[in-house]
Amino acid sequence: MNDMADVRIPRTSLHETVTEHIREMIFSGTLSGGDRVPEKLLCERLGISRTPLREALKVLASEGLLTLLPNRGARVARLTVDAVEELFPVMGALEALAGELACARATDDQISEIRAMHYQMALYHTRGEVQSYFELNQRIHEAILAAARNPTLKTSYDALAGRVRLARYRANMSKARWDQAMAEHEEMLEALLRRDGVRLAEVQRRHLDNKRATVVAAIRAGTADAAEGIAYD
Amino acid sequence: MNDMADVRIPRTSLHETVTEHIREMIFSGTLSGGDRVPEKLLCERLGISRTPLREALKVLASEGLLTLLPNRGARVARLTVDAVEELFPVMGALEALAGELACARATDDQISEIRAMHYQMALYHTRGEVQSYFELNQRIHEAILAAARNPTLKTSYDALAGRVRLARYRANMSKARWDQAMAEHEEMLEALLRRDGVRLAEVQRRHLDNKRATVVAAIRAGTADAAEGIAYD
DNA sequence: TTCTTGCATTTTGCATTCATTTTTATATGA
DNA sequence: TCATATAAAAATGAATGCAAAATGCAAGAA
Repeated sequence: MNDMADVRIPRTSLHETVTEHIREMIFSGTLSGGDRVPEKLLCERLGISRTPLREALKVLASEGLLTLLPNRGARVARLTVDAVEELFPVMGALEALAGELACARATDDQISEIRAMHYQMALYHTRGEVQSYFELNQRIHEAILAAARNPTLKTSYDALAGRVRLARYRANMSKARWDQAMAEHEEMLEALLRRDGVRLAEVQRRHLDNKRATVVAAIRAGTADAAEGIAYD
Repeated sequence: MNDMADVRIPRTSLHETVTEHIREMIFSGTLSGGDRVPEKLLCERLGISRTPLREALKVLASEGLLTLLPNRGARVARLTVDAVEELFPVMGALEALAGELACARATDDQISEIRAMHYQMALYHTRGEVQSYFELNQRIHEAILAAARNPTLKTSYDALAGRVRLARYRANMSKARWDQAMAEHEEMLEALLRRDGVRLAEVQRRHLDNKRATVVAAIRAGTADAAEGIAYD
């Protein structure tokens, strides 16, 4: 009865916990690249049997985070330039919709909060504090998505955004690109304050397209092997 | 380096086959409603053990086709009116993007084929042949998605469309609505022939929004229990 | 050397088994 | 009669076992 090592999380099934855990391992880079995902090793590390682990692998594969090769196990999916070129237009369409819905449905408080975050982010921009900038940038996009009040939209978007995170590109964009991104955010805030959904949607699409270019450049520059890697899979 | 053609023998794992099989059972209505999915029964019927079945259930749940209740098994997800209201705007955004991309990237042959299907569909419309109309309607939407040449977009769209199929609404739209849908298709073809992506996107969004209204009405009218059902789950 | 080829080891796919929880049936008392 | 408690049955969650496939390695041939 008194099992001290009972670390189970109540009311969630093990496979779900494991799914989340491995997802985090992928995002954090503990698992990366096109590394194999050895079942036995992970089982020992997580202290579970293979059954729930394998269930988790199937789910992650259906999300596009892993690639399953029959009888050869799972590999962490690699994000090719081609995949990025496909992903960002879709994400752009979804963010555009989010912007449109947010303009129509956000509460004044939500807009105020986004404005506050924006100015804070602008401050980080002028100070050149990249890390803090990115954090707030992330939070603003999330806030717009939340203001859209469409969980399905959020889920779809998050799935795609998760796949983009596979790139693990260094966020070393040029000063010019950073200034441009900040300018786009100015436009976005302006449109949101006027609740001009059409305009916000347009800016969002443009913003995402520029981000696409940045990510593609980063992949091409930083890890050229990403493109090659998949050729052998 | 021996550069022989990479002709891999296509192999499929059992869990994958099972996933597809159950998916079809859901779409065909063999499994429907919020029905429980008894593992034992399905195992016997498919002649497999519980392990691959359960892997399939996890995947289908992550697609939103099933709902997993810890220790209480899986149920076929029910589509509420609220969910439909969420799904269609997202599908609209994706179809709009598909239209935009199709205008930019479709080959002349692809456009010709879509035009041909359109006229065939128009014929079915005037003749009042509903079933044939729907089939071609489906194929046209698929053709536009294909012409967009973005597999990620198609995958995302299909996932959402799959969830909509859960509604299993009777396609008994009014004559007025049918005429309207046909008129929208006329507009779509026109835009596509002119390769006017902005216009096509706009029509697609409108088209999907009208379809949303139709589906919501069908759910409300036909099976009002769909809305109630989920309240007890 | 470098490339095969056969064999041992490892890993994966699936079935089976064990443990825990939920559900159903039954009994008991107010 | 109804409600509650309790026991039996069923179903689910997770671990283990076993067969098949893949991987690694070493010995031998070109």
